[in-house]
Amino acid sequence: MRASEKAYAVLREDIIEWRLAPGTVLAEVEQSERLGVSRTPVREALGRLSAEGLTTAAGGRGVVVTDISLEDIDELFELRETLEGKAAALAAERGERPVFERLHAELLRAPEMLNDSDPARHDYYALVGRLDEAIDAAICNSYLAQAMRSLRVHLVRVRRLAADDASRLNAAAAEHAAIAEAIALGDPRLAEAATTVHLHRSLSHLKATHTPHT
Amino acid sequence: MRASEKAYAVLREDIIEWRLAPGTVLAEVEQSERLGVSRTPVREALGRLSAEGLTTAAGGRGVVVTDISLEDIDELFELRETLEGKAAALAAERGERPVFERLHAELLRAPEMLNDSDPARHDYYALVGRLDEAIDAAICNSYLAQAMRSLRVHLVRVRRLAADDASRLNAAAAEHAAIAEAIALGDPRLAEAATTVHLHRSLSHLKATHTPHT
DNA sequence: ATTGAGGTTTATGTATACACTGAGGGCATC
DNA sequence: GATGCCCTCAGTGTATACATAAACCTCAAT
Repeated sequence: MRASEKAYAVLREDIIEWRLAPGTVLAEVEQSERLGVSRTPVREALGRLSAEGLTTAAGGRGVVVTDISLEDIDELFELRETLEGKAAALAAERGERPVFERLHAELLRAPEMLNDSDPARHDYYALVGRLDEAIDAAICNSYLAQAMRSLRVHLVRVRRLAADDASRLNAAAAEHAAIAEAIALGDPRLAEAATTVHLHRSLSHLKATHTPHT
Repeated sequence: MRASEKAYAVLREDIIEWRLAPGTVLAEVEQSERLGVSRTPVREALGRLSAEGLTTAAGGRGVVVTDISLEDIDELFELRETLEGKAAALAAERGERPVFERLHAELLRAPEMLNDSDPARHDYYALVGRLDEAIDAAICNSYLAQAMRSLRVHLVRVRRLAADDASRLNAAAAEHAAIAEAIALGDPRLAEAATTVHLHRSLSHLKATHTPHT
């Protein structure tokens, strides 16, 4: 693996997992020593992170981990609703119906998976991930897909602030199933509406269970 | 000015102005000699350009200028309609009405500017730019604003393919005036509709006057 | 003649040395 | 004692040297 990619992966993971708190200054020399690579790949990694918005170049003097607060969450979901709503609608118009029928059936069975313990939860996340991928593939719009990808990074970061309990995951599975079903039916407006509902519920849950980070 | 910023600005300009055709391989040494800086800032510039989507890292061997074709234009406008429609609606909800009333009045007077020759056209573009900025500021959503900024780069590139004649600019000014008016009225749905109309007309004009690049 | 293997070459990937700028602290002066 | 100036230092910005890998060309063998 290239050193710059390693530096990027580690730093990104550290930021997303909140091991590097917002406001932390990432000095090039310091990080290059910590990661065991030279300054050059660290520089490249910091550049990529800044382009993604995970870090911000603080006026020539150091790169700092971007802050993400509750107001950001509202902004984030505002854009997310716009993009994913459109994506769901496009998927309903253009997607291969059998793909989403299968996903729909699998999502309906998800509550069984969630009755078991943590390892099963991983399978559930993988299933939701497959729905995301199927939508990405169905929309046939690389710009929209790219915009959603860059959003998801920030969403993963925010999600770490909330506690995903079993009851919420069950509800989320049902909401995802509704989205998959609407797409399988080829109904753009329904797909968009189902997405809107899901995102509003997610946001409510997120805000309700938000735990201030220590 | 920093060397890396200069390299970035020059390369970006060269790509947008079609002086560097899609598919052109940007070798680091070659570009560093051409731009009179060393490889390091060129590398950084190429990284930023790739993050924006103007170039693509071609599997370890060189960075190539991204292709942009007619199908891309459809995808581009599909996303643009989604984002700018939402942005106009939000601006109508949250914007300072006097700002957009002033812009509306100025846009109504734009046809007078366009009767004159080229230097006046520059003023018109500046006026439209101010409308964009006013919307950006009004939406109070940095993620949405960022998404629109990254889109505009590609749009500028596409726009160079079309010939902006005086009649189209006059029509566009009226469409922009309608958007500003809707926002000033505080009517989100009207603002979104006006934006949709404007973008559809822009796209039609673009496709109609598209000149294959030599 | 065509194909494969190996060497050469040229590009990128990485490390490091040097330059420069901005900040912070200490000292001197008012 | 306070304030202003200078010196030092730390950290980024740039250049360059070196490592490495992939592609192309050549030569030979089938």
